Amino acid sequence: MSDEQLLAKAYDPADVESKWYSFWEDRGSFHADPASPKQPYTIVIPPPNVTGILTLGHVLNNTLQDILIRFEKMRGRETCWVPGTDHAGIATQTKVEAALKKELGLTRYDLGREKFLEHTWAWKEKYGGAIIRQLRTIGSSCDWQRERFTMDPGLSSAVQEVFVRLFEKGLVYKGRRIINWCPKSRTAISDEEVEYKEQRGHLWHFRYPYADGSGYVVVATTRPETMMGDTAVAVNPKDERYAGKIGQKLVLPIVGREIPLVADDFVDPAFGTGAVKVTPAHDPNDYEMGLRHNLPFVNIMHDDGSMNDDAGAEFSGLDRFACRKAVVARMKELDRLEKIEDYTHQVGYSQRGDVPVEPRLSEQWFVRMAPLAEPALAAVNDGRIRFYPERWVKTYRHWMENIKDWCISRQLWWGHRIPAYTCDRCGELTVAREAPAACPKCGHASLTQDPDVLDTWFSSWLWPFSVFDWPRETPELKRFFPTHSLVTGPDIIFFWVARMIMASLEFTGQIPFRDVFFTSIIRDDQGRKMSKSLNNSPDPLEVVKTYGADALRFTMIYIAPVGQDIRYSNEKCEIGRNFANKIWNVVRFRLRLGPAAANWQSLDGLTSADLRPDDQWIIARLNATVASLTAALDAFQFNEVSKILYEFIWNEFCDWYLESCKPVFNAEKAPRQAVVLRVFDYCLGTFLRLLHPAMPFVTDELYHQMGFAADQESILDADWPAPMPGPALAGLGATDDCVALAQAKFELVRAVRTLRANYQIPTSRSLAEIVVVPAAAAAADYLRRDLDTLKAILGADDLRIRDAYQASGPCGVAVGGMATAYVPLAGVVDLKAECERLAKQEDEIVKYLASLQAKLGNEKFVARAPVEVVAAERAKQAEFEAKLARVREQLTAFGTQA
RNA sequence: GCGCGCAUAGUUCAGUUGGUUAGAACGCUAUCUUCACACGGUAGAGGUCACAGGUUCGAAUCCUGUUGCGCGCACCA
Repeated sequence: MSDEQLLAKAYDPADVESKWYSFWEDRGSFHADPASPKQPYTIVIPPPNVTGILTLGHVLNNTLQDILIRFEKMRGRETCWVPGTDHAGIATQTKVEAALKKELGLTRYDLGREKFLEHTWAWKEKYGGAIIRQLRTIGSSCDWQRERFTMDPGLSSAVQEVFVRLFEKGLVYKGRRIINWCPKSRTAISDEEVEYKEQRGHLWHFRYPYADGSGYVVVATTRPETMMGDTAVAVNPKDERYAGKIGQKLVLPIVGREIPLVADDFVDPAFGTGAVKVTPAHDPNDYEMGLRHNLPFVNIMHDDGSMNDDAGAEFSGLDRFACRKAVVARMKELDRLEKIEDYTHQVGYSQRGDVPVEPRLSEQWFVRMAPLAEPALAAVNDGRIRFYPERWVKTYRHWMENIKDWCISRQLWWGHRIPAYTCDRCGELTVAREAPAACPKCGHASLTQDPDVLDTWFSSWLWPFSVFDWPRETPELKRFFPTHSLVTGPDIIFFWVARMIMASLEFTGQIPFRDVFFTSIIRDDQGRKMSKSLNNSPDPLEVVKTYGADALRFTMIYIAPVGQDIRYSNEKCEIGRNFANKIWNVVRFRLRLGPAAANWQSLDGLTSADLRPDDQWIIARLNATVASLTAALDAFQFNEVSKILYEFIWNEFCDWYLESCKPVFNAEKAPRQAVVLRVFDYCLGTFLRLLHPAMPFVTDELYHQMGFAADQESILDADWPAPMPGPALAGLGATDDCVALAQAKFELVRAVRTLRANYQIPTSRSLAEIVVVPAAAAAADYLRRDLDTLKAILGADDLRIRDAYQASGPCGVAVGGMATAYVPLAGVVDLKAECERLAKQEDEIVKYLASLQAKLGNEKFVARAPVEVVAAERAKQAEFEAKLARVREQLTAFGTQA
């Protein structure tokens, strides 16, 4: 073998990875054909925010999807992975406004709606979708020809269609309500977009005097700044402290307005002072009370959270938090401040704006959710849709059963504009797919479209079918919808997963997907959430540069516990890097011996007689690996997938099989060489295919290096390995028995190695002679079948199998379950140390036998445990009794020598 | 308050329907640069499976309770 044909000593992923991705993409490996006769398998990507960049969360999420897609593709399905992004209304608009301010010093109002949208589209084309390009670096096999954006014409018309249909069904309505308002983004948001944070604040106790001068009522509030909007004070009707006072007038301090004392069951007499100031325009509960008691609704704030003129000249223009301070100061001055208590409570924050939400009374559009929730709940309850891990079903159920209407209008410009039109003359509201030419009621030709846009999730919830151009009956829609697997984070179970199920059932009558896999949340190695402020979120592209994409992918699934948070650190990627290097070196080793065996694809034609015990063992293990890996993939057990792959190639193939092959390969033209090479290549070819979904780059590279695929082919086109049928395995002698015998042999080898280690005899130094005395005839037969390999693995110049052995001189003894190995070591062996070691081993066996005896001596165990279990315990007892006898025999022998 | 989850080796975690002498990776100790790999090999130390009960012939595994930690939902100003 000439030097230039050798692989580099260590695997360097950089070149390999860039080469293969463009190879796959150029040859259209990822493109799905709706006309294909193959059974389809579809995944739609959870569309990332168009302004976003790749995070480790995306890496995990998309690695899992890619594993599924590649696995199913190799398994023979027509796979379709639809990528794309969503328009992220608030985030994008905010970003573009910031850029506009910075570059041109302009606001969106300076540009006007139309110009601003043009500007935003231009920005999107230029900077948007970076994340989609980045996905390629981790190997995502998306069908890029099908990339979609939620504001594409097709998807936009789906949004219009849905809005109109829901309106016509009475499931979309416009209403004046208290909604969650983000003063920073100046838009309504949905309940789901509010995050509650615990906050240390105060409970201010204010004295509100009776109008008749007969004293005062003390109210407690966390929000003094809203008091200018108070239109009542409420107490519990059963509260005796206020008996007879209901209906009396109080004078609102500072403002001077007279407000009534009302009785309402909502008020908890035990909390605070038992009296609540009622601000119907600024609190959801107060709003309800306001309705019940016919109170006025006084809005005292602008949409940016600053105070308006109705708050009074003193406060007008102040920000709400500045106003809070000012109100407290003023109340103190007026001697209306009774006391201030420390108070820790939950404050709702706008997820996007990260500022406290302001409950705001305004007119918005809502979706009536209860009718949609019912079938969506049923689809999960009856198992048509399955969640992994299953426990998320409970969360889903709870939300569905307590569902509230969804506020879908947003006071933004970037998004799908609401297709509702108001007649400029008669005020009639028309909802239509096309802008009406004239008012259907009065015939007036001038109508004004609702200025608001729809929540981004109102387009995302249609994603599984809108990407296929629903409501048009496209071939893609017919072929690839319903989709199969959804891989997403549990944090958007309500935002997205639940709503997709509702939308899909409502509009297509079908479930959107069969299986939902919820990924782990990624934290840093101290368990903290990744965040910009902590600067603890590594850039995946840097990680790929350092370790390789395969390494990152493999590490992710290796460290991802099922259904729990991942603790990630860059150093952990060494797991994947080392793993890739290990496999690289297997191929490097193999290629030194020449090209792949011509008939590597199968073991057809071979029989038990052609194979060494170790060949049979690795075939059996490979076969078990094929079966368990396939099962793990089917069950979405990705962590298990990584462990199975790792265990097989490292601990079985490299540690034992490859070592076992060395003596055969090193021998001059050993007759077995061809067969062993074929088995070796068969295992390697099979393994590379099994590994491909997890580590696509290095596997395709090595598959080609081995010559398993032609230049223009990809491992991705290869068939997924199928387990061999039982009779075929039996014919090759790859049986459970052969596995058990091999394991016993390995135990014996380890025992000899322990001896070497004890006497510090390096592997490089061969032992002159080893004598093995098998414990039984079967063991003797087994060992005699391949003495050469055993000799080489033990590092012995001479290896003899004997029925009995009496060492003539100082001798190390390794007692295994299968046999005892004698290693004559004149001048090295320390008799005392040997005795101590054997005595320790004796102790261990005695202890173990005692535990077995305790079990087997228990009549109830023997009577009630399954027969196989009892039989297994008996077999162990027999085995260890025999082993104990041999250890004791040896101790005796040493005793007489001493 | 309601719901969910977690607690196993120094660390991070496996442990599938109860039955293996409780495993792996990293770290640690010793040793080896032998011609696949030091991103490696070999050997070794290290755990009363949070605690208390219970079910069972048998519990890390199932049940109940306790403690600690995390998450979600809902909140009384």
